[in-house]
Amino acid sequence: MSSVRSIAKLAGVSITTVSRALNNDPAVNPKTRERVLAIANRSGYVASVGRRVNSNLGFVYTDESTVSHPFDSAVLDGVMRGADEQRYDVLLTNLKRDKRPDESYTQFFLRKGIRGVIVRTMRESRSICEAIAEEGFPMIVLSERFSAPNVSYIDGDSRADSIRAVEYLIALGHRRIAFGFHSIPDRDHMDRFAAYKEALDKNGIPFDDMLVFRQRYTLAGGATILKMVMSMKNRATAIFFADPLLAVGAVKQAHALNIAIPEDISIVGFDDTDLRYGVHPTLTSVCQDAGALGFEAAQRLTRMLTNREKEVFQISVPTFFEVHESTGVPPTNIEEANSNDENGMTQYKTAI
Amino acid sequence: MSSVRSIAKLAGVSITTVSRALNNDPAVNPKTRERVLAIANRSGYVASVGRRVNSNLGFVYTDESTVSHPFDSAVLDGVMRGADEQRYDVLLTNLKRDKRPDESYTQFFLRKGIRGVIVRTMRESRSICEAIAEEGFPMIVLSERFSAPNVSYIDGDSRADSIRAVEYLIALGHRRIAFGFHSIPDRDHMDRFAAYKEALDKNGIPFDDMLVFRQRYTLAGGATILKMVMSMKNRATAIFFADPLLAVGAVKQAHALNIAIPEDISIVGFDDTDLRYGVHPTLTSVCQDAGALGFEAAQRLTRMLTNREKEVFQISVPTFFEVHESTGVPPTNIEEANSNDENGMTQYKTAI
DNA sequence: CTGAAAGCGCTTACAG
DNA sequence: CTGAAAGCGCTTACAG
Repeated sequence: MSSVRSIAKLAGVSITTVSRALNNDPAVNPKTRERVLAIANRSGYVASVGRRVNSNLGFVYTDESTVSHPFDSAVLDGVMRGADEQRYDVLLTNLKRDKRPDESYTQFFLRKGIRGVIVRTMRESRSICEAIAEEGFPMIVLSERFSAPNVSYIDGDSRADSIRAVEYLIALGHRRIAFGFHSIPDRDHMDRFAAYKEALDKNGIPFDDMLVFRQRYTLAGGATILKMVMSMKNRATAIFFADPLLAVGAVKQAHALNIAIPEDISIVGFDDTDLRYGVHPTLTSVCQDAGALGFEAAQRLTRMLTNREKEVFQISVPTFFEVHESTGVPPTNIEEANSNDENGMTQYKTAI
Repeated sequence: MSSVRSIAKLAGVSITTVSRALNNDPAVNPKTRERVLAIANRSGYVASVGRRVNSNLGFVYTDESTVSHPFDSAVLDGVMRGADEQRYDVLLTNLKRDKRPDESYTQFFLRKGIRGVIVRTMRESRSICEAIAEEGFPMIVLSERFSAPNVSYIDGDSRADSIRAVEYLIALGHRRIAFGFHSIPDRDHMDRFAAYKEALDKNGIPFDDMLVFRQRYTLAGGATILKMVMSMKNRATAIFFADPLLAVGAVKQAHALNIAIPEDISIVGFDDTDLRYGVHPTLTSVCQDAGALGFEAAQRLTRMLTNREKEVFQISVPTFFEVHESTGVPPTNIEEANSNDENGMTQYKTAI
C-alpha cells in the first residue's frame, strides 16, 4: 500500500511535507507539491484509517448535475452495475459545488476518499477533464472525445448516424428540415448539429438559421419547438431532434394539435434508452445504449484500479439508426396548408 | 467530536474494545459490542483520518438497485439537491451486495464513511429498516410507512387518490376495471392494489382476480397488459395502472393496435414525475412529485446530522389526482366488439 | 473476553 | 519553505 511514508521516500521529502502537499497547505512549495501529488497518483495513494480502505468510484459532474435526464439515469444505472464486480461504491459529487479554488483535482478526490472518477462534462468544462488527466488521477470521461493522448473516454459517437438520419429525411423528399437540441452545450449535441449541417450541405440544401431550435431538455421544450415549427411561414416538413425528451414532447404536442405524424410532419428522435417505443408512432431514431456506456466505463476503471495498471482508453461506440413509423414523405399540399390559415390554426391531418 | 476515546469513557471499556466492537472483532462480547455501537450512534461517531471528516449521505437499497426507474431517478435528483445545502455527498450503496452477514448495519455504514442514510426498500425488507432504526443509526426511509415510533420515513400516500381514481372510473360507468402493477412487491403498489379493491367493494362491484395484471416495470410490460386485457372474454373497459412505465407502455400499445383512448378503453396512470404529459392523450393520473420527496428527505436528514439532534419524522405527503383526456365513458357496444372477432383481432376504434 | 502498550498513518506546533 | 518530534485516532500483537 502506498502511504505518506512511501511517497516521502520517492519524492525525497519528509512525511510532513507529503501530508502538507496532500492537504494543500499553502506553505508548501508549488513545485514540491506538484511532485508529491504526481507520485501519489502514480502509486494509487488513498488515505486510510488503519486497515480501512475506501473503494469509492466518483461519479462526478463538472457543472450542474443532471441526474434525472434519461441519459444520466441510464448511465448511472450502468455505472452501478459496472462497479459491482470489483465491489466499488459510487459517490456522486460535484466539482463546481465543492472543489476549493486553490486545491488540485487530485486533492479534491482524495479528500472525498475517491480512487477513480467517471466524469460527466459540458462543452465549456472539457478543459477540466484535461487537467485531471494531466494530474494523473484515474479517470474516464463519459460521452466526450479528446485528442490529447492521455485522456481516457468512452463516447457514443452519433455523427455518422446523425448524417444518415438527415439524409434519410432528404431521400424521402424533405427539403425544409428543422433541428432541435437542448440548451446545455454538450459535445454530443454539437456533434449532431454539425452532422445536420453537413448532411444538408452534402445534398445541396442551404442551411437556414430559422430552422434551428434550442430548448431546455423537457417535454415542454419539445412541445414549444413543434408549435414554433408548425406556425412558421414556409415551415419545415421534418424535424431532427438531438434529445429524447424534446422529441417525445414534440410528438405529444403534435397529437394535441391534431397534427399527423408522419403525414403532416416527419420526426426523427434521439434515444438513449427505449423512449422511442413509448410514444406513438414509434420514433425513427438515432439510438445509443447509455446504460451500456456507463457499465463499460465503470467496469474498465475499477478493473484498472484493482490491477494497479494505468491504461488510456479512447473508445467510440457508434450509435445505431432505427427507422420506425414517425417518418414519411413530406405532405404535398404544404403551401396551401400554410396559407389557408384563417384564424391562426391550420387544419392539419393531411390524411382523412 | 466523538472518538474511540470518548466512546470508551461512556461505555466504561478501553479504546481497544471500542475499536474491536466497531470493526466487528468476533472476540468481543455481544453485549459489550451492542453497548458500544449504541453509544457510537448516539454520539454521531464516524471514523476520521486526522481532521478529515467524511460527510457522506448513503442512498441505500436494501435489495436490488432500481436507479433507472423514473421514481428512483427523480428521487435521487431530489436527494442530491437536498444534500447540497449542508454539503453532503451522496454514496450509492447496496446492503444486499455488500453487508457482511455478521456485521451490524451501523458497522456497515461506518465502514463506508456514511453519516446518515436514505433507504429505499421492498416489502420483504421492511424489517431491515426497523433493525437500522433499532440500532439508532440516523435514517429516513423513503416511500414506506411504519407504525414503530422510532422509524423515520417520508411517504407519498397514494391510498386516498387511488380510491378516488377508481371511483372516478366507476362514476363514468365502468364496471369491469382492470388493475396493473409491477412485479416488485413494494408497499406503494400494495397500497394501490388495496385501494383498488376497496373502491370496488364500496361500490358493490365484485373483485375479479382475472382483472389483476402484474408485469415488470417496463414499457413492454404495459403493452402486454393492454393486449391481455383487450383479448379477454368479457373484457375490462378501463385499466388503473399503479406504475408510470406500465401506463405509458399500454397507451403506446393501444395506438399500435388502433384502439382508441378513451373511446375503446379508459386508462388511469400513476405518475412520479411528468410522464403523463409525454403521451397522447395526456393520462388521467394519480401523481406525486418524487423529486420533492427525495429533496425533503435529504434536507431533513442532513440538517439533523449537522445540528446533532435526533428527531423522528413520520411524514405522509398525499398524492394528487389529475383528470386528463385518457378517461371517458365505457364503450356501449362492448359485447359485440368482443364477439365479432373473426381472426383473432377485433376492429376497435369505436368512434368513426 | 478484555486491556496496556506498541505501532501505524496521518497531522501539526515548534524550530530553523 | 522544510523537517524532527510530539501527538491524535485508530488498530493489533501480546498478556492475562
